[in-house]
Amino acid sequence: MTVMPFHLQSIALFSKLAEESFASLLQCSKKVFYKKGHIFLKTHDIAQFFFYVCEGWVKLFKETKEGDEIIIDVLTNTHYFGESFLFEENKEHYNAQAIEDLEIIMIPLASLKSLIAKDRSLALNFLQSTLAKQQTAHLEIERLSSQNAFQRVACFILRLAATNQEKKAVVLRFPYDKTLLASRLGMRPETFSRALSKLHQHYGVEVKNDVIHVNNIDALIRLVCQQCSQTYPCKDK
Amino acid sequence: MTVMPFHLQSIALFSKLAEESFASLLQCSKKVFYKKGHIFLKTHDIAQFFFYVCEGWVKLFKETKEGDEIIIDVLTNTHYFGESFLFEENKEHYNAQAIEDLEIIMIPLASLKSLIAKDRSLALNFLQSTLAKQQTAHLEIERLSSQNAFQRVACFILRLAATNQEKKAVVLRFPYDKTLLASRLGMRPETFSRALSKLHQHYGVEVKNDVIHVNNIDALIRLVCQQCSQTYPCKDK
DNA sequence: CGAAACCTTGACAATGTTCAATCACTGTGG
DNA sequence: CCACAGTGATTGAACATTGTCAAGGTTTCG
Repeated sequence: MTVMPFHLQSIALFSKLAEESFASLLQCSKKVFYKKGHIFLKTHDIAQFFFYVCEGWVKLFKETKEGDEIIIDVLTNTHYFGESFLFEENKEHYNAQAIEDLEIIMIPLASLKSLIAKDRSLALNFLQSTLAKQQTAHLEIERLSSQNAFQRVACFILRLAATNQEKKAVVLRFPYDKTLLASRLGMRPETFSRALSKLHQHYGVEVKNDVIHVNNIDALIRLVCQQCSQTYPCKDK
Repeated sequence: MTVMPFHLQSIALFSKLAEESFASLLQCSKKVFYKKGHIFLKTHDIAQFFFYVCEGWVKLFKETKEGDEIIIDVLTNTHYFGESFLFEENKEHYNAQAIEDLEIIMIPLASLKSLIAKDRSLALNFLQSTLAKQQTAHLEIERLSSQNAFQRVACFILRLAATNQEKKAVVLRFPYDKTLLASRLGMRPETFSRALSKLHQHYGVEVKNDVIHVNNIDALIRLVCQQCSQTYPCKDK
């Protein structure tokens, strides 16, 4: 664990804060590095920190009583977590693991909480971000309850593509491994794999390791977006 | 549409506000009644109001391009909606329909927004509630992606029961109709119906219209809660 | 009463999971 | 350098779950 200098000002959540707030935040927060694979938060631990991801990937997960993993979220640059404890009991609800080398800012919850109570802008920033997260969660619920596994995979690829410029064909990369992605999309790895091979056979999508060649975006759009309430390009994550 | 007197003070979201804020809220908000079946919000309308449900039931829903309904949420007493527009584009994302006679408070978004910027307590109340809603949404995602249809039905019944005192057997009621509930749980009405009949045959659950007799809660708990990260009684909605 | 909406059931098709086998890729230690 | 173990990915076959379609029963409400 190494501490490094960093710039809170460039983080949207902390934009437009009073000078004092920055000073106070800078004083109490620290940037740390975790190696790939390291689990740095465990369920039922006392919740002490808010986390902002600078670089790398984090997996948030729980376990069922039978020991199966439940993926809560997978986060990267500019994402944050640990905020629900601002107003709740002080136990962690999930485990957090670095799935790629991780660069992350930790802010003590007590400090953040008192700062939110003092600085109106910070409270409003948090409210805005939380509302945006809520919107994302609702879209995810919508997809899980109305699309089948194949459509969810195609939809995920389209959303990866939607951040790019508008083209007929694009090259993309899966951001993390397929087993995790399958779980995130609510299906077994085998089902995910079969969805990809169906996309290859019928829809001009070629996947080699983590690289995806989409040769005909329109074909995918016709396939998926027709049964959705959103319109391509969907910009949520 | 009839306007009626009402008490904002008793609403958790508006607790601990400054006197001025109350006065301002009371002046701009109004309580209205809608008859069962009435659709009072439509997608793409200009979003003008925040809604707080006093009594009755509301269904929030979208439509796919093919015309199928997607249920966003079903709300009743003390629930609210319309808050995401505090910080977003000003179009409604969904339709709202009274599915039971409805008594609801409407607050102009512009007023609410300026009040939130002024009154710190209001902003904090909103942040707290939004974080709680987010937690609920995450649990819903967890259930949709890790439980099968039968488990989701059993889990729903257990959560209905969890608000009651701890007993071996309880009598419950479905809060709204089964077709809607099925859709809310991400399955077809036929699948829902079959889940109920399986619960009857093997787990001592008797359903007659909207009345549910659960004769052996422990059997259900063993069936469902083992594969979940939560511990009965789960208190979320 | 009669129409409409809701609910249930059966037969069948489509979709998804499980389990086992195999392959590819990676990193380790001899 | 190679052998080997470990992880992740893919595939097939059997099975379980869920959706679809059609028919018929029930409830509600004008």
